[in-house]
Amino acid sequence: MGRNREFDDEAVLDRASRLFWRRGYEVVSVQELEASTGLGRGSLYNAFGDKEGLFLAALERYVDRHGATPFRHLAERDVGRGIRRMLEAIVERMSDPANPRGCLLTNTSLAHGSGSSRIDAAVAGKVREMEGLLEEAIARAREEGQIEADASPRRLARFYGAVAQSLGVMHKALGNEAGLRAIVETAMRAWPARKAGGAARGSRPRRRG
Amino acid sequence: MGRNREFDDEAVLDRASRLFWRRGYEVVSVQELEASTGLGRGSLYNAFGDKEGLFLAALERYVDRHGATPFRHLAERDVGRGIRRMLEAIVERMSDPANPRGCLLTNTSLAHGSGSSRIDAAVAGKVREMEGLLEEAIARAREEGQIEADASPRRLARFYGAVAQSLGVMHKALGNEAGLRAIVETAMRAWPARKAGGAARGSRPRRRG
DNA sequence: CCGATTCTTGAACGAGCAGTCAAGAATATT
DNA sequence: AATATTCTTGACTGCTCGTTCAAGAATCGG
Repeated sequence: MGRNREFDDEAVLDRASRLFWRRGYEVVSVQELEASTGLGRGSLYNAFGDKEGLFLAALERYVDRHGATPFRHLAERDVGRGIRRMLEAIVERMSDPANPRGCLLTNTSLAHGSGSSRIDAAVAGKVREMEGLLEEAIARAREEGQIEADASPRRLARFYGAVAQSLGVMHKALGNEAGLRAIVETAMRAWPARKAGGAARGSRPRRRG
Repeated sequence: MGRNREFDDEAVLDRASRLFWRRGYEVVSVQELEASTGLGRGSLYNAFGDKEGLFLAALERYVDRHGATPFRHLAERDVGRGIRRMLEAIVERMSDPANPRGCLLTNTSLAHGSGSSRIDAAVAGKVREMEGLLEEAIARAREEGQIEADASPRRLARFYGAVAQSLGVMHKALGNEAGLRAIVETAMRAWPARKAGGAARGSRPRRRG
């Protein structure tokens, strides 16, 4: 019963998240959101409650569409290679001039005066989630003997999580992506790969068939 | 000729920079600046032109008082140790709960909608300056044989600059400083120290006298 | 001690903000 | 088709923002 929505929620959230991504939660005005999404004020407030609610929904959408994708590489057999791929995927995404600079999660967590603890909590949760994925993958690497036995998955996860974040930071701050690859390259020097002497299973994996 | 100022410029800039540091340029209102500095509106505008001018002055003050100090460790004989000390000094400063979170430079460069190209330019200049100090020190390390001959000072400077920035990011984003030391520890694994085999001058420097 | 100059005070201004609300339009049930 | 419900539209509210400005207070040169 009742009138049907004339817009597609996900399309609206895509537009909104792009806007938040490019300009930040505080700075984006509801007027801009109207213009960007094509919706009227009432529709926005009816569908998402308020500006904060719209942002939280847009954040979810962003993570699904952009934020989480590089982390898929962590499923690779060789975790060290997977992390490298992950970082390179981030760099690649940054190099696309069609995308706003930086990362919406990082940008938001650093923007002062979001003031909203709901937003802070949501962002922190997402970031922790990603770090959890890293830690899992690294723990697997250790179990499989890919890295030194005394390496700490948590430490490494924190480090590579920080590197991933700092890629967005550096890109947004300095603008050039030339240095980003240097960061990735150098960061991978810290990967405690076990020397090839052990010939652990999983080195040089060949696809069957 | 004319009435004398009743306030100390530097003290005012200290207060203002702390406020900007804690809450960010966009979010801080002139009303807050009045309350924090104790100055009236007219005094602020008379002394610094406008909000942007006040921020730029406060930024200079911040760099002199807080931002630049950890980089003094780069003057150490052993540059690798100096970089480690620098990063540890940053962590230490972050661990002081009396200080606002993060780094004013990084925070500002990431804040969306500063909108002012003057602010962006000032911040980018400062950041580049710090990276320049890093590169200089690393180049010296290479000349003195402290690191591998084929190491790239620029690459390494970018990396450790990124690490320094990401410390502020992680601290502001996650809040705990437990992980910060893990980041420093792991980042130093990427330092291409030359193996002790060469016994290069400068290794284990003893103070004379 | 007077007048020129600089600083301080606090009220006022216009603009932009997030959010509200009443009225009209579209849909589903009866 | 009548009615209840939901969505859309756009004007409106109260508020805060950065900035301006006139008038008073303090200081210095003559």
